[in-house]
Amino acid sequence: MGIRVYNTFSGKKEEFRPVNEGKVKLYVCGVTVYDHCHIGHARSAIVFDVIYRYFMARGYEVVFVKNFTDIDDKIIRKSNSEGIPWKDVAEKYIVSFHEDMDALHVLRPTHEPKATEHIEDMIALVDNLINNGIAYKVNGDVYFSVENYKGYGELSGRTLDEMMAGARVEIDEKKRNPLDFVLWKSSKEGEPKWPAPFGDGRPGWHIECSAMSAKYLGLPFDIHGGGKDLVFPHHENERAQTESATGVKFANYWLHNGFVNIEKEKMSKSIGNILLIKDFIEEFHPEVLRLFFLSTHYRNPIDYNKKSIEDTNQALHRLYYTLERVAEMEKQLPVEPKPYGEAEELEKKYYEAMDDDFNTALALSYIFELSKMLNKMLDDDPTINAPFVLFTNRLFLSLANTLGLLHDNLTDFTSTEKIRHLNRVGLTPEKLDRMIAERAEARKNKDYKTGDQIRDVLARMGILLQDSPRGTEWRIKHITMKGEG
RNA sequence: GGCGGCAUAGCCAAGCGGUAAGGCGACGGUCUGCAAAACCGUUAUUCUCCGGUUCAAAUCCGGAUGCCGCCUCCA
Repeated sequence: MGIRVYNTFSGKKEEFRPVNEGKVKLYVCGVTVYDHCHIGHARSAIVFDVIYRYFMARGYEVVFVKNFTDIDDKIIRKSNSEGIPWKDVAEKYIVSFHEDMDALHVLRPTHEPKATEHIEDMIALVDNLINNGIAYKVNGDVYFSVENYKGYGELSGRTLDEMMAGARVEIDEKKRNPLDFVLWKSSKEGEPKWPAPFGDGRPGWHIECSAMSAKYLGLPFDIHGGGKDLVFPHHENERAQTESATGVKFANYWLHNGFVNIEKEKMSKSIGNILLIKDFIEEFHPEVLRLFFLSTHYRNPIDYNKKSIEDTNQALHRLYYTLERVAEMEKQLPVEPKPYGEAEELEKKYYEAMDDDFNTALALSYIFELSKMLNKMLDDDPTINAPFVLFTNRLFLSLANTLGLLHDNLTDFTSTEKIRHLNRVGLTPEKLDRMIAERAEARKNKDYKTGDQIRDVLARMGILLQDSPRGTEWRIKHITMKGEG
């Protein structure tokens, strides 16, 4: 049984059959670099990162292309409002994008082409469309004529008539059909422009993906992905352009991820509830966000809220504790791993879940079961179980890694968490250590009252003291969110 | 107006014809000066409602209700 994917085009799950045996050609629409990325971008990035990792784990050779839209109206607007060259705006946010992706352990794609470095390819495409009578020129702009492509609307599941009936399309005198879209626009004074046989100007939004996907992957390629909102018009238009210009099928499978809502509301500038990745990772471990997204199927909408994030944070800790317990056992009982059938059963189920349209929520349940299995063996009799524990742990880790989880060890994981927390409550590590020492002193004198008072004070700051054989340690109790409304 | 999606325990969430995964929480236990943490165990005779098909339905069909998305820049 192979991998099955839900294809937006057919509206069904289909057996995945690559164009070239053993290879996957994957194109995902990247970001327009005019601002820092928010957690909606993060979901898309993480979803396709997992798909990328999973195909590799299943032995495919993957060519993964994710573009940067580094020239468009929003970038120009930002350039004007901030008084910096548009090129610098783009560069700045590309750097920011990479910082965020690295923090989230999103693997770098094979290629990250920029629109502005492929203007020639776009011009060739547009030229081709004009020569074929599919595109037309009006006052220096070039439009794609949707009536000249009979498959228009197939991807988003609607017909031209239906779309016209919607009548929400803005009327533009220059267009022959209101649904026609711009391939190339003439630049206004002071705007960036490139020379072209059909007039100087700059590319429309959709054409870059048509040009770059064909260039790096060839046609047809296997999978085209992106956020659900891109189905129409972006992907519909890419498909129309490419297939009209080349006469070749564009992409075989279309995958789209669902949206992130915040407290049941759509994230939008007007509501002012956009949460940046940078703000999130200041408060929480980046893997919390990843685990949160993967706990729901990628096509479903997901609601971001404080409780869900805290639940997820707790669940992630659970996984890390297991890792820690095994590490301690291994120090004491260094043995060779021995295959353990029950763990292998779970591994099998994990792959079945992932094969079925990347059902990460189900796959995660097996990772949690592996964690529970490890804990039981450790509680039971580590001396006897050690070889099986090590085997199971290896599986546990590798399956989690395929989802991009458990990259840290527990010590690193908790220490970064703690630094975040102390900053949040305005306490220095020195001051905290002093308070802990005071309490230890009181306890030594059996002055439990004073000791408990100190514990209470700290508890109110979300710091939980834990007395262990190694002395008193602490962990985070409540996590409060910044800017929470 | 057109097209599409979703409704499963206190919360989050899989399952999509064969008799309800997993996580959080809660409760019980082990541990502890008391705790906490950690671990183990328990926690939906039932899947929004009403009909129907079937030996069998959360899963299929028809209808109702309630949410949501897209049709305009958007991950």
